[in-house]
Amino acid sequence: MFSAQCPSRSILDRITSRWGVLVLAALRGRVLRFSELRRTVEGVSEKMLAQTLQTLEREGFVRRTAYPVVPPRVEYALTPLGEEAAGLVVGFVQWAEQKAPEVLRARADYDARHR
Amino acid sequence: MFSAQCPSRSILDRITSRWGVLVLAALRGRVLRFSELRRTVEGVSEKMLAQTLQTLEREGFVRRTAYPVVPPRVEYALTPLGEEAAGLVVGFVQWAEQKAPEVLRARADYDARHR
DNA sequence: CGGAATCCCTGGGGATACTG
DNA sequence: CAGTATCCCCAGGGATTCCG
Repeated sequence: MFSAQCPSRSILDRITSRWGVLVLAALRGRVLRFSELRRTVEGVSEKMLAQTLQTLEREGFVRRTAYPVVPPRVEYALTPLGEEAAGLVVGFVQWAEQKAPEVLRARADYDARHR
Repeated sequence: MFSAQCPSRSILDRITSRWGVLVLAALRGRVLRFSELRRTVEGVSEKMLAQTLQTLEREGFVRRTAYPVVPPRVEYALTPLGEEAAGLVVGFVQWAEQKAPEVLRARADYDARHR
């Protein structure tokens, strides 16, 4: 079907990465500045936010717009492709949230049987 | 929406992990033994396969059946929940494969502009 | 404000060898 | 055959500092 190192695998990795998911979700349908993203995506370090945004921009999911003013003003938004990806990710998350009780039960079960 | 450390996040992590994706895809609609999985999922080490299967079983995605014979015979199959997860994952992969050209173009573009 | 650069450290994951 | 146990390594990610 597809192996561990092929284009689509790397695309998945970006999208489903720890911060990639959160950034995509945060940018759905709106435009945010760097510091706004930093506040919205709780727990992200500056380094990882910058890195994540760069990667997402490179993959064509995020559009970065820098205004030549001082102090600097940079805005981030999703491209159409990015909106699509974000939609998929959010769908996935909602599925996971819906199934969370079932998974937690399975875990408790497993732990009880394998103690 | 959801933060970096919450139940649904950990569920996502399992499913979208490097080998989690491949194992789920491999088990879709069929039953495989350990060594069959090892051959199907190219490049996986024994350790990672065992670890991945354990985790997926604990989350309730995989059902493990051991037959008390010698030599040992162990079969792995997806639970209904696992089939659902596998379906989502495969959908995701197909989307990624379909969009791969677009992403590759975006990358080339980005690299050209940022030298 | 929006990053880039640096240092540091942890744990995910590979290779190998051994066991029931 | 189906794993467990052990060792080892390095890339991913945090904290901090500096720059335009």
